[in-house]
Amino acid sequence: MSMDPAPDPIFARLDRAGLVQHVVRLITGAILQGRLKPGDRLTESGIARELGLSRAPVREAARLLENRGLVVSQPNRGFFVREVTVEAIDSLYELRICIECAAVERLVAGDPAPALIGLRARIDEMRDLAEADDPLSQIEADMAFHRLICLHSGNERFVTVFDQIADETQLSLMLIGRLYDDPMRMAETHEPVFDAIAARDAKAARAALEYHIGTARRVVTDIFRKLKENGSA
Amino acid sequence: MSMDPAPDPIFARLDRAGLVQHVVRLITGAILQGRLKPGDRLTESGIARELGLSRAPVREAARLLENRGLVVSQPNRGFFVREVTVEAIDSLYELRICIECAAVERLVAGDPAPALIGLRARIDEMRDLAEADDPLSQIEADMAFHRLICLHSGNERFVTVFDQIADETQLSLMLIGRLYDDPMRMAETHEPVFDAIAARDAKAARAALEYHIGTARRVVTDIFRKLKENGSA
DNA sequence: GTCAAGAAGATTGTCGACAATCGACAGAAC
DNA sequence: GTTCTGTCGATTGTCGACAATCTTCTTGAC
Repeated sequence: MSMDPAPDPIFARLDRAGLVQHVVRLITGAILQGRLKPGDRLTESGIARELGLSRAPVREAARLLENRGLVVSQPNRGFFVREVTVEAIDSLYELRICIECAAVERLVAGDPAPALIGLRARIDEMRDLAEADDPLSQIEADMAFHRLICLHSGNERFVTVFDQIADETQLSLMLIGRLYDDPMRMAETHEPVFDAIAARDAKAARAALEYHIGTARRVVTDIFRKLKENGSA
Repeated sequence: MSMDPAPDPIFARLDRAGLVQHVVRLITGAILQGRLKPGDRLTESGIARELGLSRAPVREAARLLENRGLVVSQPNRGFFVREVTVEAIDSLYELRICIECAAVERLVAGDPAPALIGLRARIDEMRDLAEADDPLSQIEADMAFHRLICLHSGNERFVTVFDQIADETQLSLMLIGRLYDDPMRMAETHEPVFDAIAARDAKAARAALEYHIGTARRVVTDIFRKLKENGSA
């Protein structure tokens, strides 16, 4: 019954089994950076040639991205970067409210202490990144904050769903550039959520989070609508 | 500008691109029928040999099943039928309540009329299948009912999530055999939900659905706990 | 008897090649 | 001029094979 008593890993297990994951990261990066635009076609042969490897891992990576919602596949036609519509974004945020509010309620119902440290760190990170004027990393800190809520909710399933929509959420944020004129606002809007959790007030936490995401929902969809009208796509 | 004015489709679009899907159905069936038990290993070479085809489509099918939660994959080890724990089932039902209640609220907020026909049909189907003593098909009618709610909610994302957890839900139901001693009860428990939707009462609909799923949640987890104690696995 | 090291078998990860399918273009029929 | 048909190039779907890895069995020392 003595399971591997930590066999002294001197060397970091070099990231084998990482080929597919590596491709995933490359494509994800290209999409989030805007180097691949919505509607663009992804030919697995082409990507495989560019990366100097076979189609198999590329294909598998594309399938993973499909489940994460970043690309869509058409039978016998291949993969395309997902078109982002206002309706899709709105649906996405509605789902987020649904999931995260339930998560935060459960989180507070349990023991929120372990989560607080990480949540605090993320908010501080947002502030630092606002000063450093690094909106991309700031968005990642934002995502990390919300993921932590799901992670500590005690319901693994919430994390699963969150991860499945995280990339798409991030894509929507990347597309519109900045949410707030004042970069500091992002950190500030998270404070009420944190406070309610720290106070162990489940109802208040739900309300604060619902307001927080709901505001983002309105802002994002509004900006996106304007972008579309100005015909940038 | 004259876009296809409905070119009179005489022939039904035949389901090509079916090899992978076919494999998916085969494996799904084997799992839901209990011919593959939780923890069982799925060797892609083995399945490929049995079906007389290459490993590629089998592998792809397994990946699809992984996202649907029926199997889990370990790097360099392959696929295994997912172990079903009481906690996982409980988490699953909590997520369902979260999603479906939001869906039914939106459904009622919009125009519930188109949905009512289908929902009514599903309940009647449950009754018929109760008389015919066909619990398996009854479970499918149950799933169809709940899927319809998500489908007509107006938020495509709700359907996506539902489909991703549908198989696992079905698996939990199959594992425990029957939910109610009286097969007719399944149809009856859906009636309040239907009535509230028909009455266009959003709050009542949410409450009815929450109660309905919540009851199922308690019953399923209870039965499952007892199954585990009696050590049938 | 217990445990470690090594060999053998089986399975996954990756590859290159062929067949099936799709989209576009050119040409024929009307 | 329009519509249909046939062909072509490109891409995906599937295949069989090889290398890397894991599991199991055997072997041997203590």
